[in-house]
Amino acid sequence: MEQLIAYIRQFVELTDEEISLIAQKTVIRNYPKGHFIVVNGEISHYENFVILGCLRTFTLDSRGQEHIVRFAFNNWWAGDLESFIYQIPAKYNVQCIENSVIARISYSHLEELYEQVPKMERFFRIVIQRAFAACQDRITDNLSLSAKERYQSFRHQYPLLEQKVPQYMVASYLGISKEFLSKIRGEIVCENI
Amino acid sequence: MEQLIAYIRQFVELTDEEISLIAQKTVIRNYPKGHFIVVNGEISHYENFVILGCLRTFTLDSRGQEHIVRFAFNNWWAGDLESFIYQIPAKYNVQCIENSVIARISYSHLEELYEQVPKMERFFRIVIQRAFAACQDRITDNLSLSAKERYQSFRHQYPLLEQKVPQYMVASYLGISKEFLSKIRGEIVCENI
DNA sequence: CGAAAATTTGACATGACTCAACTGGAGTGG
DNA sequence: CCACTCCAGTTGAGTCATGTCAAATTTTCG
Repeated sequence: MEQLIAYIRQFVELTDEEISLIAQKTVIRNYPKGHFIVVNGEISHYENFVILGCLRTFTLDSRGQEHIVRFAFNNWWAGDLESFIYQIPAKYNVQCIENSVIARISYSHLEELYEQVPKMERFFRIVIQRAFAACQDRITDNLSLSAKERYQSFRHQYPLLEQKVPQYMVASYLGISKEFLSKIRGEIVCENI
Repeated sequence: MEQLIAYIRQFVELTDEEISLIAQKTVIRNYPKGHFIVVNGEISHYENFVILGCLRTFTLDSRGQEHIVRFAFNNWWAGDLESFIYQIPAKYNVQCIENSVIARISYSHLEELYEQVPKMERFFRIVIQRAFAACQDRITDNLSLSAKERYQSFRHQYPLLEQKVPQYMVASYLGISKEFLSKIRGEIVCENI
């Protein structure tokens, strides 16, 4: 819980009273590897903050193939935002890739929190602004880079993720087949000799 | 200006006093078709709300090709958010595709406004949450759909944009060559006979 | 009307996918 | 400690979607 508070304090100042209000509304939960915290078709009731571990958000397309939209690990948020903010059935699945510790706030608790601690509006505005900017940059990468360049950009941007996440999930995140990613890696190894 | 206020009121309630504070900080400007309101390499000082017209946000890649990250028209925001929030040089260009009317707020005015009218934090939080969710959905489309399906999805989602925006820009937005989009359109016409 | 810009068309090239076979490690159970 | 299985990753052959280039055509607009 201290970790969540410390994270929020990077963006806004909090009094002790505000901290205790946040803590009251927040529940810490442990999930095993493989567990789904959001399931396609069901409404996502929680905003989830990753304290420890690693998760992926993905969809299944019409042919049954998985596409990973994002990963989330330490100090990131995970979930199906669209399902949460509109309280509609989720388009995505969110699953733990590792055993994970999550701090979660329910929809109604968060709305109460916005009223009691208006700074939380500011906090989430800033966090989501940054996430949105990063999301747009990812679109730019997808539009302007080759598969190999995207992979290199990914490695550069998230060196930690590459160790946690199996290769076929990285391929899915980058929008390429696992076989092709394997070939790209082969090429890169050769270049470095 | 009424249009901007009406838009904000969709998300939060405003008193007359708050409206006048917002109006004080906001400047309405007219720009001709072709005008750049953000230029790559320069810091973006304004948050821009499109009252009338149409704009595009794009980058140039290493080979000099344009890639359109987003369009903006009536009641949307336009700009390089990353440049604006961090006050760093812009990665993107933002250009008017039509003669446009923009309401703009400077960085310092907006920060003042957040203090004087905290509801603006809530307003922007909600707007950006929605934009972020839409941005993720676009990534999903890019990962899981073919060029033809993406085009159809685009037409369905933004029927108005197709009329305003030249075809080669639509191709750039979808991440395909203008020639290939032309061929796709040819196919679709045949199918509908 | 004429020039420039946008779109279309066709031939050809290529990046990336599919499918199938193979390799190699990490359990698991006998 | 070995045999077996299972899963992730690799490799290769063939294919397909999409890109590139160049020329022809249509539209836009001064």
